[in-house]
Amino acid sequence: MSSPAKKHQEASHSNFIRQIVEADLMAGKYAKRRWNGKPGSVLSLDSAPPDPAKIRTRFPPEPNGYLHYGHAKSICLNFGLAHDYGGVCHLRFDDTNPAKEETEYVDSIRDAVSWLGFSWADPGGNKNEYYASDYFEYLYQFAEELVRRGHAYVESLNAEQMRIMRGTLTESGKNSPYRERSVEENLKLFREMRLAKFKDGEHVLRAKIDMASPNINLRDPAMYRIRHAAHHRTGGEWCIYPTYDWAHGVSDALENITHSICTLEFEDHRPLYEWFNERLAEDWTGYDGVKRPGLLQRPLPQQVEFARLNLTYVVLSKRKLIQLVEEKHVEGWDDPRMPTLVGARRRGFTPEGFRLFAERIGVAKADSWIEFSILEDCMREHLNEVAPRRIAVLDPLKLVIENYPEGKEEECEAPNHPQKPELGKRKLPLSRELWIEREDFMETPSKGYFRLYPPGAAGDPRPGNKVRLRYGYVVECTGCDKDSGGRITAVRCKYDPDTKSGTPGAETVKVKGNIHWLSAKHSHPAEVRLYDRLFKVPHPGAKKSSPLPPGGEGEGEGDLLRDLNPDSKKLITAQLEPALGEAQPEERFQFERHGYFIADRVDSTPGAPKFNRTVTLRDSWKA
RNA sequence: UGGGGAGUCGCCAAGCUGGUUAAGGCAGCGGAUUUUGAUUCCGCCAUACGAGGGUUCGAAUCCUUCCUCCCCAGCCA
Repeated sequence: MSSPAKKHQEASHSNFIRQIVEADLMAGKYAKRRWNGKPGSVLSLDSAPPDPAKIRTRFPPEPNGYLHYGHAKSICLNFGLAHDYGGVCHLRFDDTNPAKEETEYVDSIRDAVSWLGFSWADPGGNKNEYYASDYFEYLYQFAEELVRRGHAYVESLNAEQMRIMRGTLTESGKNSPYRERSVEENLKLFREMRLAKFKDGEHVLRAKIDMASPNINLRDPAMYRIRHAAHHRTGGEWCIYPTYDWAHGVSDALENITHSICTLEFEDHRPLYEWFNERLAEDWTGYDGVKRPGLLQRPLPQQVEFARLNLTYVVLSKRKLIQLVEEKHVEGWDDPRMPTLVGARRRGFTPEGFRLFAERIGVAKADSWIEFSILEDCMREHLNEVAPRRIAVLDPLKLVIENYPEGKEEECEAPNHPQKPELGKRKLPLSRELWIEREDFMETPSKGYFRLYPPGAAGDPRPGNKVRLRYGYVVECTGCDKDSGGRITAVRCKYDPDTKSGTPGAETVKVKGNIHWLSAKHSHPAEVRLYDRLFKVPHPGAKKSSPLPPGGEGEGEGDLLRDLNPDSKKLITAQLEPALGEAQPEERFQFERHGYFIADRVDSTPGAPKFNRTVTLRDSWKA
């Protein structure tokens, strides 16, 4: 079996959400839904043609911050499912809280999802970009209807009083004295709420469910709160805003969503999600004997919960990320060390790598911690395929070929990719003085070291002191120079003219070591940033030296900072091969024997790219 | 101590409408190729499914008791 075929099998893994979708499809559960390209109630959808989308999912971020690795999992899940089952995935901004949301975030979220390679537009030409705020009028009208049906009331207790009346985890709540207001009074007050007759916090609209429910979410949850604040899209049009619980399910229903996928902490909200939609979808006969039809199309969307991503060596909570940025432990939301998608992009991580990662980690309901190395490995896997090889000497040390004539120059040929000859070759100039990595020479070699070391090292000349200058000649170490402080300033060697790579007889001298180099007079210096993990422990912020994941609260601010990796960023000046001078922003390369690097899209200037290390190569050599 | 979830190899994760020796990936360990100590390739890697009982010819899969972990008392999402 060929390896690509084997790899492909990975993609077809079953998970519980796929099973739900497949069972629903098999049963034809959603086959009769109607859709006319515009979210709406039964009124508009009833006469619409059948929905061409077999399923509809949605990715529903609140535009209050930058997307991170965890969102990538959700995005791949929602868009992947829609793609695999002939459906569509909507991009919906859950913008129900004007105090926290900004247009800037809307733009960055759109960019991030697109960057990951997903599109929310469908073949029928619908953009499918929606906003909860698009539904404010629907939500308001529906809320009035729930008031009329006796399912909601205006609460005049303040937040603190409501909290006390709600009870606790073990004690049931108590009914509010305002719970039995008449429909007329509720309607009047609710309308006045909308008309800005009240100040923030004076009233709230609550669903009338069950104050004694063991599920606290059902103890008359708030549906509307008064907020005299400008909304990023509706401006000053509204002064009452729907809560998540009220808005989310309704938005899903209006958009014909079939599978509303969210994270585990919303499991307790599902009964509420269903209660709201069911109350709206059912027919109702009023006390006046007038029959009022349901407002939402059936079947109603179903909520499905999965475990959110936890990654070792990474924090993903918004609060902690904000702390890192605001306290300047990183250089912004797009710092390559940040687990944000903008950060990942600058770091050089690839959309393909993220999608591979999402497949590899799977989807389940068990809380889990994914090893960070899996993400790195996914990036390596993709980068290995697509990144052209280049030479860079990150920690330059002079190598002088004593028997190579002064002033002489010649060219060596280096393939752009060892497994892909079709990617061509490039020329590398060779001369008497070269740059090599400082770590490719050891005056007293450790056991197993097979790079350069002087004759007689370790008291016993070993054959390993011969090494091939990759794509060039075999060279034998003759010694080294040191300054007065004992620091090595240059390594000396002599070359064997009969061993040039690509010439007959080049293979006659066998060597184990193979090191990269650059002609000193032909290479150029450049800034390279070596990034490493932001945190030095698997569970940043966990209780002192605990080998276990953080459990619950009690992780003070100081604890997180204690775990910061002081070496997460190193600025160096490296020597680069000539071709690298023309690298375009976001161009990715493998610097041979080092890792994958990307020309920074922010700091590079024409002719002077600056490189960020995405991830190192695997290295089984332990010195 | 109320309610809702989850516990299968170091890390993920299939299987869970009971039926030959418990998928697969990652890591790890051997070995082969290799002008990247990279890549690739081959082989190995759970008598075991949180624990104890029980049902059954037969259980990770059903019943039962227990243990552990996660989530919920915002007019956040």
